[in-house]
Amino acid sequence: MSERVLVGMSGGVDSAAAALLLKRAGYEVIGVTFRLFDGEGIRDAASICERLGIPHTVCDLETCFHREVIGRFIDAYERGETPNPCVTCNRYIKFSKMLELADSLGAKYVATGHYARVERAENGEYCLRKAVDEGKDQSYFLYTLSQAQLSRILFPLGDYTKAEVREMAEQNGFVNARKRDSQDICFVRDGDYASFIEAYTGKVFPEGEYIDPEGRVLGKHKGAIRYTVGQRKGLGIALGRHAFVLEKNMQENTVTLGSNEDLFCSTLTAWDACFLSEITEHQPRRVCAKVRNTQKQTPATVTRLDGTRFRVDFEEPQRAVSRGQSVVLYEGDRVLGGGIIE
RNA sequence: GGCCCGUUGGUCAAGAGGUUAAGACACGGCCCUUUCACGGCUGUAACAUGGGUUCGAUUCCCGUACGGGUCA
Repeated sequence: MSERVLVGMSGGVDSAAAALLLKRAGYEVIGVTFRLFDGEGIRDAASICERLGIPHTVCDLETCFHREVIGRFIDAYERGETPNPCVTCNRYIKFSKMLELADSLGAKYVATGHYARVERAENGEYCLRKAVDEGKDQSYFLYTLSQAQLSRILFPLGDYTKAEVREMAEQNGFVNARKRDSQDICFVRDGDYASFIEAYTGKVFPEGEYIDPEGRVLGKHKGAIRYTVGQRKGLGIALGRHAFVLEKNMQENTVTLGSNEDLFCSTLTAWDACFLSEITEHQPRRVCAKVRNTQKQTPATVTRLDGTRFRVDFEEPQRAVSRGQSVVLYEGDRVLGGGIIE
């Protein structure tokens, strides 16, 4: 009697390969595609399922997606933060909704095409680990998963490289074998998230002043939501040297610019903590951490402040720590948890 | 109004009677990237205007326009 698994299929190669691997492994596979904002990918996902001979279902979550992901995304920008919508989507949409659906379909597991691994330690704890293909590792985006969720999640691609996945898709004649990897914010088609927010909310985020750390006016910015800490390109101001965004002040509608060296700091606090393994309160612990997905993890000490907040002290100062982004804690290749930088 | 100085790419800014007219910053494209960014590669772009002098002027001279200074 094979076990039933629900695979989230976006229409891309990765989730298609995930479904293929699960089928090969003997699971009873059901494909599901969430309709989140534009329905793109549904056709390709259906095509793959047909080819694999597995059922495919579509689940309309547009309303939910707008509320949970786009809503939070916009609120964060209005507060002057730089949100990571992929983290919230995984948390509030993908995994929570897939598990709900799995329950109603009598499926024990859910799976996706994420590059990450789940393993069970001797003590029974589930570990979220980095993917074998370090270059494609997506564990950073998954730190919000709980033990209960991990116990039911499969990441079939965790031991494969992207090249192998492409190859697999090619060999199996998948329509999306050569489809470009997804990138940018999925619901912002042209990449211009600021214009998206203005169109979506009907609000206008007015021009304001660029200032230096001493408060001297340097020029005019195009609306504070268009910038994030550490940004250099797109500032449209020529100072004769590279200028970077140091901070933004939504109340004053100012954006502070300075040099790259001004961007480094070695401590941060985070809220909305999610821990996959026990991190004892008030007991500092040596870990590695990263403040952005594409950065390499670096030694730090984490200290829990209370139930939802913690502090991270880095050994080496980190560049462009930005409010709203996630800090994720690692021990080796294992994800310990994370939170949102405040 | 008189006299003096200045006017080079989007910005700042070198420079010389014959140069591919520097450089920095900005900007574009590509790459990287399931976030925003960073980063890498690469590219576009200028001598205010009219008339002289000269074999040749963006560079010298004269006028015009626009800035700044100064004198009643």
